[in-house]
Amino acid sequence: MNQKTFSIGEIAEKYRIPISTIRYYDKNGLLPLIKRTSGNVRIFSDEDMRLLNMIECLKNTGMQIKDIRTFIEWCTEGDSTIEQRYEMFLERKKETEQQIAALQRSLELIDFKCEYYRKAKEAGTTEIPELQNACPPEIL
Amino acid sequence: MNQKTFSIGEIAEKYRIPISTIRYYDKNGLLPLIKRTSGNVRIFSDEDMRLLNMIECLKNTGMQIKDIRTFIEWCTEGDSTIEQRYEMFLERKKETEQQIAALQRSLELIDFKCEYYRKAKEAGTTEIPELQNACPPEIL
DNA sequence: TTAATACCTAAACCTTACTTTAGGTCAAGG
DNA sequence: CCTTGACCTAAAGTAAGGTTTAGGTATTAA
Repeated sequence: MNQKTFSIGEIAEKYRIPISTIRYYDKNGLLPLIKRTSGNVRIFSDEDMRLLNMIECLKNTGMQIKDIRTFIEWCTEGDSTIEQRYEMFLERKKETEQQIAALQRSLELIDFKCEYYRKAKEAGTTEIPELQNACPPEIL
Repeated sequence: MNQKTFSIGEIAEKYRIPISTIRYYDKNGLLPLIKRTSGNVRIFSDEDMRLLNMIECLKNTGMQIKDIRTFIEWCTEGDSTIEQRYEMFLERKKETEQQIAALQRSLELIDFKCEYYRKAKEAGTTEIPELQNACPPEIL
């Protein structure tokens, strides 16, 4: 059961990442499993795609490229780095939860502003008592 | 009832932002209300602090400095820009909700990895059936 | 056989958001 | 008076994360 493989162009389309970005990741050690044809062309396997998915996940939580590379190096080193990887994910979990909490706080203020400007739009001005008095954390 | 005012150093401490960053924001038009002493020293009022708070909020949701400046320009232009400001906050709301959703998706994978590595740590290896078979979206 | 595509590399370039540096002002305390 | 600390500016520098460019290779369709 030999798996299906993909070209960099197919991967770029599938993941909606520029080709140049994928090359950049590869160059920076984020895709150590990639094979090449005799003509030096990259061949992506399912495993590379899973890895790309994990990279996207970690990037999304604000992890830097160099730290993602460190993690991937640990993976290729095998069982001796399980502890570090565990700690890394615990830390990532904590950070991600904090980010979600911070975004939810920001969203509250934004929701308030949406209401504020909806009323202002209705009135044609922000100079009405309803808005002046509703004076929450912010003005403007 | 003249309000209390603050020096840049006090603001930096209160908001835990470097002084250089506050100056950078000011230079880039994010703090158009700031007054100065005769000796050219910045004086921060409550209103400047509220504005800083709003800047932090927008920045937190991924808005760029130049777009925050545009918003602040709209604010100083008065009622003629209510519509734009309303649209901006609706857009910000949408984006922020998407970011939260994306982070929650990432968090699911991270939670899975925490469990995965907790078990691996316990077993001393990732080479156990329990982990091989739990084969969720990702490996590594 | 040639021309279009899709791929390759190295290196230069770019943007964003700051930070650092160099040189100067100003008010208060000793 | 003079020094210390907090402030000021303009301009150069930095880090991260790509993107673009220039020049070249390999496969395929006409």
